[in-house]
Amino acid sequence: MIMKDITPQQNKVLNCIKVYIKETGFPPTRSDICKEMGFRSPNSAETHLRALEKKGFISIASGASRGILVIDEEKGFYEETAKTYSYPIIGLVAAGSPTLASENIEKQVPCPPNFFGSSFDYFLRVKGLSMKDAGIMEDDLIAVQKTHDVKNGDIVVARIDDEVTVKYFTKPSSDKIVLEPANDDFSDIEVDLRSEEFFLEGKYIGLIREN
Amino acid sequence: MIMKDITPQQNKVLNCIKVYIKETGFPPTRSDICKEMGFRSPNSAETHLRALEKKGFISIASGASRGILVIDEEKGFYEETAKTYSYPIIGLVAAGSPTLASENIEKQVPCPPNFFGSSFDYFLRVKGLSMKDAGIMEDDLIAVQKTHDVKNGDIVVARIDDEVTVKYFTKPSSDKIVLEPANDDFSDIEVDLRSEEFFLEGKYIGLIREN
DNA sequence: TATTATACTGTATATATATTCAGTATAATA
DNA sequence: TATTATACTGAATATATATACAGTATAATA
Repeated sequence: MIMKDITPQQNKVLNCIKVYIKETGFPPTRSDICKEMGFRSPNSAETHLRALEKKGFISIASGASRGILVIDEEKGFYEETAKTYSYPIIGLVAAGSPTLASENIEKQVPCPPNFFGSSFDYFLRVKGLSMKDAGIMEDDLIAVQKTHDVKNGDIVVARIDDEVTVKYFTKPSSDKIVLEPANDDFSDIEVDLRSEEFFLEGKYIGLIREN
Repeated sequence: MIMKDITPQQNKVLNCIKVYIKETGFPPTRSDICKEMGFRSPNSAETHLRALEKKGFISIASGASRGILVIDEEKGFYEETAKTYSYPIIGLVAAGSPTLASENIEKQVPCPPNFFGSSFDYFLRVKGLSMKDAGIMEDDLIAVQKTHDVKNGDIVVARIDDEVTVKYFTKPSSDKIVLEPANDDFSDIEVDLRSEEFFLEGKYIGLIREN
């Protein structure tokens, strides 16, 4: 089979499709690819798919949803960065980012990738009781999906300067964000995006409590 | 592990799904299954799928097209790193025992057996907010271990007459048991073992919340 | 006897999804 | 220089699809 040269970006998309299939058992939609790759338009995924089809890396079933078949069966040709089925637990320390750096990883726990419906990237061990009324207690593990796609009312993991926190998210205006606790003993955190550093680590997907 | 007996027809459907995936690279729609099996109604496929899900042979991604994942014991999807079994989810109905009788099984979910440290036997879907302050909210899944080995202060699943409940357990004397909620809006339940029927279904081991 | 699980047909519908169209921008190529 | 491939945003739409609802029928079970 003739395989025309793949571009780095197309390779990323192809790999993202393989990972998605490995994790969920079925191929992604255009929209799923957008989420994984950070695209804003489904047409970005579409054109990549057509390019990959044209070059013989995939075939696309016309009209069918999720009708992507990966042609390349040879292992090792394109590097698989597939995540394992164990997920890291990261301590929610007062300072510092919950990155996947090894010094922050408490341990790895095995878990099915679609355990909470949506895919997720790591577990965060909760400190404090600021989300008590949402049923999130100290030492709970919350499954976090690394994404910037959050809606008002979502529970998010956010970093302000060097402080990491879990709160309800609302964005009342373009340069203001309000982080709301689920506990009357705590106050809202208002972030002025013009003067303060704000980083959205991810979205709360689910919760696990080990007793 | 509970794998209820599959019926011949359900086995045919399961096999047809496996063949479809092998041939096309992605799972079938309800309509595809109809074509393969000769059904005239998509609901025929739907009910078979739900039966297979309930019995733990497949899992179905809600809302997604072609969201069927075959959970195969031999060459299982989750076999790669950790061994995963499927556990039944049982609805916490006001009356009746949370036995593993199939009519009480909501569906089966895959989960590593030592996920909560101790082994457990089933998930119970929580109704009501009587354990709110312990971080146990409505619709949470609690992992339950069938045991009579409980200590004062443990959270237990108990049945009094025909009512199933989740509460803190204390036994102040040999013929008295107190079940204590974690919510000021609810009152303690005192059980006199000389006059009332009391059955300890098991012990609370851990919790899962799907958002 | 009444109830439940199995096994279907048939209709309807909200939404998930593929796919087209109209753009913008950049780099490589002929 | 004009053309083509790559790499995207954003909006619109036809249709593919999951899923609920209303039935019918049979065999097994309590």
